[in-house]
Amino acid sequence: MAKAKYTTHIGMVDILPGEVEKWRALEAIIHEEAAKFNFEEIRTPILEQTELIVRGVGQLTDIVSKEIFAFKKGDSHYVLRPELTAPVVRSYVQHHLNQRGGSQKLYYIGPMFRAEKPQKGRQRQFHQFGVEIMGSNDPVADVECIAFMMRIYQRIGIENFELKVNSVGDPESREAYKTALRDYLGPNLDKLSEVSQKRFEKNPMRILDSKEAEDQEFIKQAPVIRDFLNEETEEHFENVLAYLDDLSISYTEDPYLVRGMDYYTRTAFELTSPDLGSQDALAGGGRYDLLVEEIGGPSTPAVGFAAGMERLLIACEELDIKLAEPKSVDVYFVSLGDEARKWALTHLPKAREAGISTTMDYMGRSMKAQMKDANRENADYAVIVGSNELAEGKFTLRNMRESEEMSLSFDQIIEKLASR
RNA sequence: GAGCUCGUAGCUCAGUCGGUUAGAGCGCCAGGUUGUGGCCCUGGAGGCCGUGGGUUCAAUUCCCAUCGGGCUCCCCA
Repeated sequence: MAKAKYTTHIGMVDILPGEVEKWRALEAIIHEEAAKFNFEEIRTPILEQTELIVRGVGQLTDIVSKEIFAFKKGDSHYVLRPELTAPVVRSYVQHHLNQRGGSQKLYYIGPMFRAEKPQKGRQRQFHQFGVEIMGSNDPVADVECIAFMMRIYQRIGIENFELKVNSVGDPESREAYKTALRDYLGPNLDKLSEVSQKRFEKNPMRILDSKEAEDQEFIKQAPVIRDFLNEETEEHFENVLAYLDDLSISYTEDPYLVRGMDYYTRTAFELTSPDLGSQDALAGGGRYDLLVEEIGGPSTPAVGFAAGMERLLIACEELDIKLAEPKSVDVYFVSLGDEARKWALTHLPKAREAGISTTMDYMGRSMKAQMKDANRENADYAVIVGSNELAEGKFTLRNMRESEEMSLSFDQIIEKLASR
């Protein structure tokens, strides 16, 4: 075999037959559960305006500052979407979905793009599913969102994970907290890691997320945001936690959980798994009460999450969870000679019309090779057609699992297979 | 973007302390069984040893670069 001249770009992968079945099974579960939760699917373009993502996700985030695929054509600035919250909000505003009344419960599945160095559980094109609940600031919305997320993993059978929850505060609480954090960290600023020092002014909360060894002892004793929440936000958070308890969803309160997008307010959560290696986040999300307005829409509270589908599939692999059955076909038509081959070709459609999946040899091979192919294709039955069968109008139906054969007319075969 | 590591057949991997035709298992094709798969036996196809350059009489083997994978950091799904 010649070496492939053209290959996928780095960090972009083909999903091949054998693998695709798992994806379809996963997607089916997501669609089914979304229907049970009364979420409606939304599909938005792969390309968005660069300005939307910069404003929406945040100029200073890693995603925008170094992970974006962007290009210009004419006067338009295009970006391959790195996440879907900002685009969904854009769509909500553009099409005035608030006018549909009530809160909007939306979900999505699709590819995202980030120009990162790939490693296990991290690709440049990857897939997420997620939910956005627009228009409600009720803690019930936060918790339904989390409940949907947990339900997907529960249905698949992934139970080895940790749900971390925090409140990152509203703007008022957050300013008070940032001041307190700077007061606390300031005296030791020179002892912090380089990255943390850089974040001190603009985004001191991200220091809490640091994994640098030298930062750890300071983080351990840092003030906790919860002590700075104003009454309303504290009450919201208490309700979220209480509802989670009511639903028996176990969680860890992590006062130092901070998330990568600028738009989060109040509730923030993250689902991590020890089965994933260093890229251990299965899913993450939170509330973004200011984003709709930021993008030019009416002041609208909202909450959502996004989950990585590749990571979910990696976890399945680690846990030996089989999402899809091996493929099979109901019946394989084995034909001997031109007459029989023509008969097979013209009778395939009749079987298919009766709801039977069927195929035949396309390479004019020997009977043995055809039987071998039927076996490889995991056929339940083979129908063997030769000159004897054509003359008698009775065909050999072989049960490939039991290795038993009987002689039947074509109609009898269809009847038998269709009524299985 | 930084560090480490790996890159031999479709797949999983041996091997060459630089030296004539580069191996195994699985898979693929064919035959053993001219009308019967899965097991077994026999044979066959398939590799410029990731790519480019350098050192050398000679490179798949050593050196450099590059591309791609894995791990870590950063960050996130």
